[in-house]
Amino acid sequence: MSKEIPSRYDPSATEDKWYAFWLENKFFKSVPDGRKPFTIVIPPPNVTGVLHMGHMLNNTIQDVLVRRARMLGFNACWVPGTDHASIATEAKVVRKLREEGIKKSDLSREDFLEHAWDWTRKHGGIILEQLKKLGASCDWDRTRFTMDEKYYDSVIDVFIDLHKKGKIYRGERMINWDPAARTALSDEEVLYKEVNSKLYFVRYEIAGNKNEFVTIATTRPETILGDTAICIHPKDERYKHLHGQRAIVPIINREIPIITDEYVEMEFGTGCLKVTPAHDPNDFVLGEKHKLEIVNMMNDDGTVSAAGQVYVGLDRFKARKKIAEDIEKLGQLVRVEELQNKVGFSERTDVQIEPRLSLQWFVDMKELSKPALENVMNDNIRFFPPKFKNSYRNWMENIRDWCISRQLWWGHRIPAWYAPDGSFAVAKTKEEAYSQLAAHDPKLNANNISQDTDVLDTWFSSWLWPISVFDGFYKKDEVDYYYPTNDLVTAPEIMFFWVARMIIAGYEYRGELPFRNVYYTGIVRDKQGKKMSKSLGNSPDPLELIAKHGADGVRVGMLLSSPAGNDLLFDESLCEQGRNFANKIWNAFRLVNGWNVEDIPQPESSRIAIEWMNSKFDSDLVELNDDYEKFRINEALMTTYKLVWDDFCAWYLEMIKPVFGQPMDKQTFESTVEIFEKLLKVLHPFMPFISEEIWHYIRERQSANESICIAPWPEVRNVNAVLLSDFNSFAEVVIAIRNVRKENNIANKEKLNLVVKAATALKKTFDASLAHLCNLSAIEYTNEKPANAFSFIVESSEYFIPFTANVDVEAEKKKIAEELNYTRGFLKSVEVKLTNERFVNNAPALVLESERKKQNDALSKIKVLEEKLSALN
RNA sequence: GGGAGCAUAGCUCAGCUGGUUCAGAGCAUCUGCCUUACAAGCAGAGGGUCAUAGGUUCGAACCCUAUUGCUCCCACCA
Repeated sequence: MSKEIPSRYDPSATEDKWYAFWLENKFFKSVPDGRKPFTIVIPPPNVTGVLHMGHMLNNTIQDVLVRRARMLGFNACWVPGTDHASIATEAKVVRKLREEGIKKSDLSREDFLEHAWDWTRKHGGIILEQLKKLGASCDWDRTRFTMDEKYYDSVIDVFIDLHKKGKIYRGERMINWDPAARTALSDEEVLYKEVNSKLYFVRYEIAGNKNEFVTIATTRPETILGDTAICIHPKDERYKHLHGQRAIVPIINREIPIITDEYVEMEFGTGCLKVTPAHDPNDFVLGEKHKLEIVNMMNDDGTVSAAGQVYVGLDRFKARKKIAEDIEKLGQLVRVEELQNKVGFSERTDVQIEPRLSLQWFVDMKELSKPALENVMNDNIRFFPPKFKNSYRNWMENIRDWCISRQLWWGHRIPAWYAPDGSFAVAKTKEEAYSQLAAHDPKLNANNISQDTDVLDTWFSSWLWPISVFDGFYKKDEVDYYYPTNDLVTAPEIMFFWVARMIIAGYEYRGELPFRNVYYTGIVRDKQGKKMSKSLGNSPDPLELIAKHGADGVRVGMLLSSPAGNDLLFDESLCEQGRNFANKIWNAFRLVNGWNVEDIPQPESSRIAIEWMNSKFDSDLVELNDDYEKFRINEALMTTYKLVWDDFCAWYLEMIKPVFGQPMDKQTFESTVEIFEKLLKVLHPFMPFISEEIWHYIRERQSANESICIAPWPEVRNVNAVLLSDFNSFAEVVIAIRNVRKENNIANKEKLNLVVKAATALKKTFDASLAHLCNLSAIEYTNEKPANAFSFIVESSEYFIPFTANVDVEAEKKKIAEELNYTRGFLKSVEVKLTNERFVNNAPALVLESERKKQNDALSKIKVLEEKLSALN
């Protein structure tokens, strides 16, 4: 029978089969019913993205949680979906069109969107198909997309609602401008990099005094064209004479005031700061404070604007070079220094960010964010690991308004309409907007109003995800059942982008938290500690990994060393370990499957082994449930791993295994199958495929509904602590006998006698197992010490194995002498404690008692060893 | 600059309320085994001044202080 089953588990033969089986029987489908719900909403990946290692880790964890919840009897619902990812997707579409020779600027908005939808339909959802290979148990009927019609509506309605509440406003702000994508970026989309720059020292002439100059230092001389003041520290003695004077901007000869402000650092550069309110956030603040003129000298593509007066149309970097040369020609360039500074780059296009004054839409976050801060700090929403609460608080306490407009086409178009005079109305339809606008201007022609061309920040749609996936803004039945969701599994990088904002939206629109627990995964890094990414080429292809090691193997590999919030140093050998584990389980199954079961009496050793294994299972199950409770997923896996490999395979199966060729008794077999089933259940969340495969082999399953997916999670029955501790002593004896065999080259086949001189009445619970496992011909209890025997001590009892053949007595003596020496040293350290009056007076009785026991054990052990030594003479 | 965290075996990490365990696991390493489920395996072994220096305590990997090194987040100087 066993010959037909290969000794190596082949995942490729089973995985697709079982995934199809699960889908066919709708085990992942969830509809509201009388059970308690358990809900997870997937962090929606980019619609046109492909699976990377971060997704693998993240979704494996979610699947583990969902599968266990399903087995615990919850109505488990894992909602999948994708995100339209406006900047990333639009960039991809623009690139693709460019390759076809089409420029975005040549297309109408409608035509461009048509291309984008084509692209989305073609590439969208690939990633979801890939997740199926991993075994993800999502309710695929619920797959949502952030630009689905209903979802789209909810985003627009929320915008309108927040506007009505006065939480959304339009304002001129210094924003991060991406001149390549020609769009504003949120602060979070800007990456700062250390670069080598030049610090230019430029002399400005003092107005009315051709021979007097003031020297400033700047890294961006092109912005000189936008200078509207020079600022010095009011207490700076060097420049006291300049207070109230005016200076002349080189090249363009604009006369500007010299102002004083404590913002200026006297130590940096020359202590004189040129002020360009339109092109620097701090200068903008200074400008507002001192009522300075604002000169915007740059176009949205990064070229010099007409307001710059010279170099108009020239790119900013070329203009920088040119103006430096021209200033030098004027003799006003004092010197140039090398400077290392940090410059912002666009996360998407990797071009230098231009701080730019622009009219944008903002969400006023101050009030909205209050419940979101409070309910994380008081653990209504729990973070795992909790250390992230700190940075969350830090961010929330210093929250800034959220710039939500993006100068893109792919996304949710801002529902604002403008009249020719600049007045605007926020409304769901053009008609509504018109009626609002016409109320102020009855002569307004409906054809003359136009919608805002911008779309909303992608996160302005994803922050509604836990509500909108259930159409929670329009109907109650589902959202009331599934919301709040249970666990959110995501990366700490998007704590502010996404997690914080979902919490905000949750309290604003449901008056309630969106999820109870947030599990932050780490970043998947390579062995060198570098972040895995496609661009670095250090990321393995997840699907290839699955093909190579099986989905179960990869899942185990991902989880083996990734405690919450810790980065995972990924190494393919981890997947190998996972695959090896699958193989181990497979072979345990082969053994059980291969037995000849007959109606014969059950050996006592098997009866005890079963009792012990059940007890061990239950005690580990307690631990396992606790690990899950605390989101210590990798520890839960390790507990399971050791339970299966060490306790079940290495000990239990060896204890009940019949001698080769002998039949297995029915009773033991039946119990073993039951134990195996329990093990498969706790394995299932980690290794869904192999557990289902063996589940169907090991017992005949009548109906499709007998899938392990929906089998009830085992319950803790009783933990027999005495039996567990007796087993540990037994195991110690087994190991000691194995050592005797090994050290003396005694073959396993050679039967041995064991003579026991018990210190106290010794329990014989495991004697039959001992004889079975160690190939003993007899176990003898005695008060006499046999001479010429190997011996060892376990818990004050002496064990002897009489010499069978020629043995090296001298070597044996040496070993005993060493042990004696060690034990004497140990006794001394214990006695030092016990003779310390302060220890004896202060330590709790329990501790004192244990030290005394150690002392007694050591004393008797020394006595025994001394006797042994003399017996060998 | 502001905030947070980390430092325990070669690697990745446990170690909960200071004391039952003279510091644990998995992997890796080494030794011996193709022993009838499994060499993707079995049986063993070695390996740690718990970053450093002080302090508190009868007792410290754990609490306190300082030092060193690393990581992350936020802000960002012309």
